[in-house]
Parts: sequence; C-alpha cells; structure tokens
Amino acid sequence: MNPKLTLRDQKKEATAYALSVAAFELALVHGMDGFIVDDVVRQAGVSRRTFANYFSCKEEAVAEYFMNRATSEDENDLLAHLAPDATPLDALYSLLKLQFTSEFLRRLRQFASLANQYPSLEPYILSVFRRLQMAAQEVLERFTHGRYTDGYTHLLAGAVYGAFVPILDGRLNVLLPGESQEDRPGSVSFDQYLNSMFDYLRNGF
Amino acid sequence: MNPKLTLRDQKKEATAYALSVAAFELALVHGMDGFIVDDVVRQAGVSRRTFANYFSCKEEAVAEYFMNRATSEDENDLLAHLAPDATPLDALYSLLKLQFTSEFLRRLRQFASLANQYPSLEPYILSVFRRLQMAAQEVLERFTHGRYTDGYTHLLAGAVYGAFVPILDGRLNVLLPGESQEDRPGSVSFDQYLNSMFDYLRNGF
DNA sequence: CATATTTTTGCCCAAAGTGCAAAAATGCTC
DNA sequence: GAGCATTTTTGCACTTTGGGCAAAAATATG
Repeated sequence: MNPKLTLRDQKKEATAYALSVAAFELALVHGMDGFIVDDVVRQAGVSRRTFANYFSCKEEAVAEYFMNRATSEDENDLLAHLAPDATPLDALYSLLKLQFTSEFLRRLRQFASLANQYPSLEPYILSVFRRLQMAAQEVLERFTHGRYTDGYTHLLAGAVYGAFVPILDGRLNVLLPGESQEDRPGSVSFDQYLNSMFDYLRNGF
Repeated sequence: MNPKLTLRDQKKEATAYALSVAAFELALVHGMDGFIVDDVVRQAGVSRRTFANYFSCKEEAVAEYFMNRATSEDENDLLAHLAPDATPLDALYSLLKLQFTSEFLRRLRQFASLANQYPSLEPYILSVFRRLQMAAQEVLERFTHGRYTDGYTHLLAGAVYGAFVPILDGRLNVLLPGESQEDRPGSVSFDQYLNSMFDYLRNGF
C-alpha cells in the first residue's frame, strides 16, 4: 500500500493488484487457455464488468502483476543517497538493484516461461521491460539534470534493458542466489551478468 | 515475394501481408476503434475465419505490417560484404542500415503515433523492435562465430534497440532525409542519432 | 450529516475467438 | 494434365470478450 495515495486510489490499486494476482496464479496453474476472465473475477471478488474497467484482456492483467511498484519516493531516496562523486552509471546500477530483486527475477522467470508457451503473452512481457526502462530514463534524467542532450540517457537506459531481453526467451538463463549451477546448466548469475554489462558500458565494446 | 519459399508458403505470406496492410491502413484512417475485423477481411478479400488463422487480434495484424521482411539472404550478403577487418560494431551498423530504411522509419513514426493514441497497440510495437533485435543478435552471433560467451552479443544488440525505444513515445523525434528541421522542431536525424550512439558504444559511457 | 464525486455493478448487445468438418487450393507422381 | 495426398480456406455454431449506459454503492468534502 502506497500511503501517498488517497484512500480511493489505494483501493483502486488494491483491486487492480488482486485481479493481477489472480490472473497470474491462474495462468501458472492452468495455462493461458485454461481459464477465463470469469475465473479471475471470481477469485478476486469483483464483478466481470469491473475487470473490464481495469484491463482489456487476460494478458494485460497478468503483466500488471509485474509492473514495478517501486515508488517515486524510493527513487528520491536512491538519488539522495548516492555518493557525491557518483556517475550516471552508478545511479543506474543502484536503480537496477532496486528493480531486479531476487524475488522479482524469480517471478519474471515464471512469466517468461509462460510467455514462451503462449505467444499472446510476449508483447505484454515486453511492456513490463519498457516500464522499467522508462523509470531508469527518468532517474538518469533527474540525476544528470538534463545535462546531456545527445541521447546519452536514452541510450544508456536503452542499453541496459535491451540487454535483459534475452532473459525472456531463455537464451539468457539467470541463476538466482541460493540456486546451484547444477540445477540450471548454462546459467549465469544475475549479478555477474550485470557486472560484465557495466564493464562494457564503462570501457566500450 | 521471397522466392526461397514454396508456392504455398508464398501465398500464406501474401495473405498475411494483405491482411496486415489492410489493418494498418484502416487504423491510420479510422483509428483503432473505428474499424472491425470484418472490415479488414473485406478489404483483404479473405474470410473472417481466415483472419483468425493468422492473427489473434487487430493489433497483431497491424504490427505484422512492420515485421521485417529482410530475408536471411540479405543477411548472408551483409556478412559476406563486410571488410576483412570489420568489427562486430561494423556488422551491427550495416544491419541497422538495412533494417531502418527511410521508408521504414517513416511508417514507424505513423505506427508510434497510433500507439500513443491507442494504448492497446503499445505492446505490439514493442514486439516489432524485439523482432529486429533478435535478427541483430543472430547476425552478431554468426559474425563472431560464438567467440563471446559473456553476453557481449546480447548486450550489444540490446543496447542498440533499447536506445530506439524513445522513438516510440515521441521523446526522440526522428528527422528523415528530405524533411526540414523547421517542420519537426526538436528533431534529430536518424543518422546523427545512430552515429552518436556508436561513439558511445566504441568509447564507453 | 448532507451533498458531490468516483467507482462498481448489472444489463445488453456487438464483436471476437475457436473447434470442427466440408470445400477449395496446392503439391506431387505418374 | 489427371489423380491422389496434403494443406489452406471457409462456413457454421457457440462461448467468451469488450464496452456503453444508468443505477447503485462507496468514498470524499465540508
């Protein structure tokens, strides 16, 4: 619950969230074609019509579950606590740590696996990444006070999130803390991937 | 028409293409909520049921129009004609020139503008970029013969296409050859953007 | 507590999505 | 090019979805 919102908006958020949770769970258990919107609303305890007020399809509801709930206060905090000599890359790195928690990555893997099974989901998982990228763009813009006008922030934010896309189709197999390499052959730890990414960014390709 | 395909597959491609053209044109003229699937199939000269064989919704049909028709022969050509001392960045640059023709950019701008007006389209325009990115990933992988195992190709391909995303919401205003800066205030030529992008890639951020 | 605003809901109907089987088109072989 | 096998298109029937509208419920304001 975000206390910055009015009670009304808190309830709206809660409703959307309940619907998205129900949709994601049903998708995991039954597959995208194993449930209908009526099932979602039954599980979330709202009317069929209300679902349509929030989402235009099941896929959108599932994706909503992944739309970042990092508040703008979190971002304010982040910017305030950076070292005085921090670079834009440092700011970006901090944000990535905030966004890609182990828990988020764990669920994202489930979502990605669903999306590979049900192509109708693919466009919607991309929109999750887009949302994250826009937040990064915003943070970079604030951090640099609009100092760069040549697309630097666009490019930097784009680079990082673009590089995550291979997670989606399993070409990049992320190993989470607590998992062993034997369980997931060919996997790379997220931190390791992130670090090699930032090496390239710092030093050029 | 791709002569590598059987006649059957050529016809299938033609059908999908006709449907996508009709969908895109109707969307431009009437807006996404100003036409229905029946209108599309009437214009394309196929049955309602056939539409469903190809696409799961209007949005998908519109996006199909932008799915790159650069063949794998084009990519073979590209790889064959690179200078002997070409770097992966050079290969990527050539591919971008192949994918982002002026004509493609011109249409993409129309699509982006539609997607801003009709949020239901947004996920689908992202999938167009994803398709382009996957082609680049493929080319880089072939060019480097799998020499890099640390995510270099993923990261590089991701960087470039990620950086294009701001085109989508109009934050990055692309000026095409033949247009004047006065017509599109705040615009940047695509080539210019591409070059500054590659400067960063070469030299680090 | 009374009133204004916003959200939820039910009702209704147009539109969309899909399994199935017949019909049409295509590919292949002789 | 005639005949047979394979694939695609189509029509039909039916469930599911999407969204306008107005009444009802919930929330905000003062």
